[in-house]
Amino acid sequence: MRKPKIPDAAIKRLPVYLRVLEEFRAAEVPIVSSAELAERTGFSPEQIRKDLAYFGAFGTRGVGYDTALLSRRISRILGLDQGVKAALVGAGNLGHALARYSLSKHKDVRIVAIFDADPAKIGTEIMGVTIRPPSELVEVCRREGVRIGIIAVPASEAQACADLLIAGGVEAILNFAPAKLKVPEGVFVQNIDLTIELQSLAYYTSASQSEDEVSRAE
Amino acid sequence: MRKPKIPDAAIKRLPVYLRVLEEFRAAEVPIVSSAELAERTGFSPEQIRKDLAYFGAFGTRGVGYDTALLSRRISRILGLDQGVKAALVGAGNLGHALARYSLSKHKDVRIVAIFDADPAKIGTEIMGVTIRPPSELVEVCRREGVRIGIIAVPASEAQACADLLIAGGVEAILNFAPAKLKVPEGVFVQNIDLTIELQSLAYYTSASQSEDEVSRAE
DNA sequence: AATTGTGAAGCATTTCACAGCT
DNA sequence: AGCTGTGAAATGCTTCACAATT
Repeated sequence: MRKPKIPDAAIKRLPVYLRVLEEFRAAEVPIVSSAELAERTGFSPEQIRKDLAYFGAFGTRGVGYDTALLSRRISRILGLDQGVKAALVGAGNLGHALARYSLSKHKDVRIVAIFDADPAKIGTEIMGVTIRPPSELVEVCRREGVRIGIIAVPASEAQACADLLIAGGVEAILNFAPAKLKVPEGVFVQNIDLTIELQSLAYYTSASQSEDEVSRAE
Repeated sequence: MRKPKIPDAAIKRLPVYLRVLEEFRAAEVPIVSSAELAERTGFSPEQIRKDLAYFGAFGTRGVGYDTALLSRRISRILGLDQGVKAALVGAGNLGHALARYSLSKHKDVRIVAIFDADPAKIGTEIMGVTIRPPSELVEVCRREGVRIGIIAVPASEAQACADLLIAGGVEAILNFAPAKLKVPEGVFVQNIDLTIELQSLAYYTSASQSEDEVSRAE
């Protein structure tokens, strides 16, 4: 047995709780109920309680959750309390934007290395991080203890990048390339595919209710 | 009754099928089986058959699916066959990258308008599309028949942008801002939150297995 | 009195297994 | 003979309802 059966969907909600808790903490609210968290996050109070209960009993019955304490606990659960290092591969349009965004906003998940094959880019910096050639990827990731890889290269090169990242010790990959990565057991891949998002969104538009099947009335 | 009960997850797989079908078509493969599609997409053959069956019987028993026909059918289902117009709000780092990416890759979902509040940006172009002020948003979206809105502004402005897009007739929104949008019934919102993705990814890393609970062995 | 934590019920989605076509 | 289309079973996630606790 490997994992204690916690749904991925629950893990994805934890950062939302973290964000809202920080807002409460900034407003100097010491205690919140699951109902208040639900109000702000859009999830149901039961779901929030269940998500938190997967990891232990963090609240006080009849009272609620201590904002500062819960915030720290969630940080710990996600492994953010010590800081996590990430490497970005691909400094094109999207990669560049991601680097600027991430480096300016995130302190807990930090991009410590950027790689790109374009000789014109190698040696230049993005917000203080120097762009290096892929040949250095494995060694730099190993040396720096990089845990997360971000792939922002064309689909044709995505698999090769993933292989390098994994050789460098990366255990989780955020993949923006429109490609299905093959990775060994134990490596987690999260895909974000803009084409899929945009094309599937079209379905929820009246444009998809084709003219010739106007059967189902309102 | 509104929707014929098709899972959102199934809708999200359709663009993947579309992409792989185009690859087969480019390789002049006229017929594919669900097993072959499974091989390339990573989804199971049964799931693929079930997904397609939600919309009708597109295959031939004993044979497989006609690549060209199925590709056209999926395009039609998603509403991509006529082309879908999208508007981007926010031309900062991320918005700019999204615009360049989307305008260069997508023909079926086309960004026809870009809006930003920054006076320095208004009037400039991204790949041939002029950046306009938010004051023109509602009218331009109405006039152009924009169906999809893409929000790439700071969280504090996201709700206001959503309201404008909806006033402009947009029915589906791709939201990159870290904010929970409140939208009327019938408007579909898809969130992509980089912070959530990165922070949740950290969980799948050995960094999250905290030192003090090294109980569960391999 | 109020709110958490949780087994059980309820839904939704995926997988199975096979009948039905070609 | 082979592969699709589909009810039924299995699985996984969410909601419910309430006991436990402060």
